[in-house]
Amino acid sequence: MTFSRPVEDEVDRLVAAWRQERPDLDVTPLEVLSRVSRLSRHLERERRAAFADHGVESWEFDVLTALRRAGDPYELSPGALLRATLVTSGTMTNRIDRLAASGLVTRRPDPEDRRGVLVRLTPAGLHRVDAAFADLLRRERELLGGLEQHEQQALAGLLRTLLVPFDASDSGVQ
Amino acid sequence: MTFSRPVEDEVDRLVAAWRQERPDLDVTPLEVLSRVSRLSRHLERERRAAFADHGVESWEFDVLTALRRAGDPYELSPGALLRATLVTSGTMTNRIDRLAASGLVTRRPDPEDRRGVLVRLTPAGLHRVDAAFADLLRRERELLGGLEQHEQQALAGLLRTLLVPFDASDSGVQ
DNA sequence: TATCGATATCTCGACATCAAGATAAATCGG
DNA sequence: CCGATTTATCTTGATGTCGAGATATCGATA
Repeated sequence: MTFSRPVEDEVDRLVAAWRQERPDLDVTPLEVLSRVSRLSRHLERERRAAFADHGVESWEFDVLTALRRAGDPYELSPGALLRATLVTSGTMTNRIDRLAASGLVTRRPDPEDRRGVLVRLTPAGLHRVDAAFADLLRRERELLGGLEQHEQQALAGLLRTLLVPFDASDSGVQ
Repeated sequence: MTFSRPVEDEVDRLVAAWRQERPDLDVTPLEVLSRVSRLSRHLERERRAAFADHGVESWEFDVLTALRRAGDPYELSPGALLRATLVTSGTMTNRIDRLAASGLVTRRPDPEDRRGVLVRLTPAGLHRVDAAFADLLRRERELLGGLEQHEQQALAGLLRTLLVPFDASDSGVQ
């Protein structure tokens, strides 16, 4: 019987250092949560690179995909958009301004609620997001290549368990 | 025999929407990677809240813990710090400036390399980071409460597999 | 109908980050 | 020992985000 040599990542080193320095603390939560944070940072860089080829910024993509997912006529309120993207309302106003300026979305008053506004994807926006999304999926599939299909499912399930409490509580940013 | 009702998170809804709109695409990568990104954003908010009680900013904590982990005399170069925290060199210079201004670290020339600088935790910085870290661990343990011990280990292992390629390649930010 | 709290969006100033380039010192090859 | 390359850090300008507050409207209630 042979033992597979354990491959380390930065978090293994980080945890080992903490155990050395603070043997009194139980730092096992970091094994999961530091990996989530660090992986997310790496993913963000990958995304940026993928989108650069399509002339799309990462923040633009977040908004455009939310509209794309909404289906024809690809229209949502700013409120719905900020809940989908986890940013604040000030940020979303700014994003919509810039997307409208570059012709990827339009903004019109909500006919049913005079406080409200509806943001709609233009044909140009639709085309742009579809190209970028296909490319993103291609790259993400590569990143996941190290995991078997069933491992990916297990991973998704475990992450869902952690996510549900956040998504269940109406912890929408205002 | 009963079936447990599947609890959904935002990503389940997001994936379902994509399958509706783009049945031609295989969006399974999102099951893992969108969850990583979203969870990371939620975690960042939690961290901010935890640190507020200790008068520490999230970005401060990242730098201070890196120094803390280094062990006595709690001293690292800016280069080592930016590799540990995944930020750019300009950002790190700025962070060190502000931490030095608030008395949590000191900066001195590296006696062995005149290009270099060494950043050291002050006693005040050490005290500050230890308090914040203990509190963070307490809160993170709660977040993981929904998972059994062996599930947490499985999750950590799967995440490590995804992380290793990033951490192995010297993809340090300059 | 008048009032009051909730909701939807926007405004604005402070701030942290990034990216690219500048500077200086170390290291390597000949 | 010299010149070229690499390494370490800092500088600067542009930019995106946050957070708090302002404005307008809706909905429930008396």
